[in-house]
Amino acid sequence: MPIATDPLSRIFFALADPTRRAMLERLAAGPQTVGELAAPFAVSRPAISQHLGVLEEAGLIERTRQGQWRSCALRPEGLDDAEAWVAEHRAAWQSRFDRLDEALAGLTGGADGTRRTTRGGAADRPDASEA
Amino acid sequence: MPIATDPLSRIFFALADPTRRAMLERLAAGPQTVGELAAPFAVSRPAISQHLGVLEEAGLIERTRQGQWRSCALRPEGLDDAEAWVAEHRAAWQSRFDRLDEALAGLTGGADGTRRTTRGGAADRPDASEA
DNA sequence: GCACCATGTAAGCAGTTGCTTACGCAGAGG
DNA sequence: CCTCTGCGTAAGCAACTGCTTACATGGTGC
Repeated sequence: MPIATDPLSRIFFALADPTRRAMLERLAAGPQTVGELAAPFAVSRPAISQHLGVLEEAGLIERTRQGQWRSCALRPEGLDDAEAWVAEHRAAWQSRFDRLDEALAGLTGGADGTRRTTRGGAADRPDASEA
Repeated sequence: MPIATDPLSRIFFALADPTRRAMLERLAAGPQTVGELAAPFAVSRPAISQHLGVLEEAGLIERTRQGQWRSCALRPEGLDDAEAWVAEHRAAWQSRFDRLDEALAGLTGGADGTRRTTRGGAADRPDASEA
């Protein structure tokens, strides 16, 4: 992941870490200071700061000064792009396989409802001729 | 991201790369060989192989031998965990802010529909007392 | 002004990624 | 048997991550 990638990559990258996801889940209960947020994790404060930087650059949280403390709050719309991508593609893939299942059921006359049973044998010379 | 993390992290990590997402999108049109899959990308075949390895370890695709060729196909259920996590948390965050908006609207009597306008001033000493 | 608190930043290190080129291995076909 | 094709693996390199330990910055309170 090059340093500056597209927004979607930044979001997925931010989510691809258990610590960062746990921080997001804790923030779901309400805004917290960095210290409160760091408490349950067995890493140093700078590490937390860096994780927060990743989350902030991904647009998933925002940090605001509050006097001596720094409040971290979720930015719910930050997940919009990720959810849109995942939902869209999962639906598309699913419908594709559903259609394939129908086609297979129609061809073989079988009532097999299981998905992806013998798909590998669709062609002895893969030419994408099945789409 | 340590080498072996949890499934969710692997999925998000696999999605956190434009090339890998593009490969998934191309595969949505139907199974393809590695060569076909590599064609539109300006990287070498080994690089494609490695990307496919990441996608396969994340459970997003599966590779099957087909004689001389190797067919790559989507594994739609591979996105299930990711979609569940994103949808669940986005919904939770959103509802949280909706409730907060209601509370703010009720307190100030304003009909302001905009979200997160002056949240930073909720407390001069952040104690998570607003939830 | 000065100590003290909560955080961010800088520097440095081990481990990982992502790309490359070179090579190995299996199947197709003469 | 030999060659060609398709693809994976190995080795090597630049860049990045994630963590650490100092240190700097800015607000609180005496």
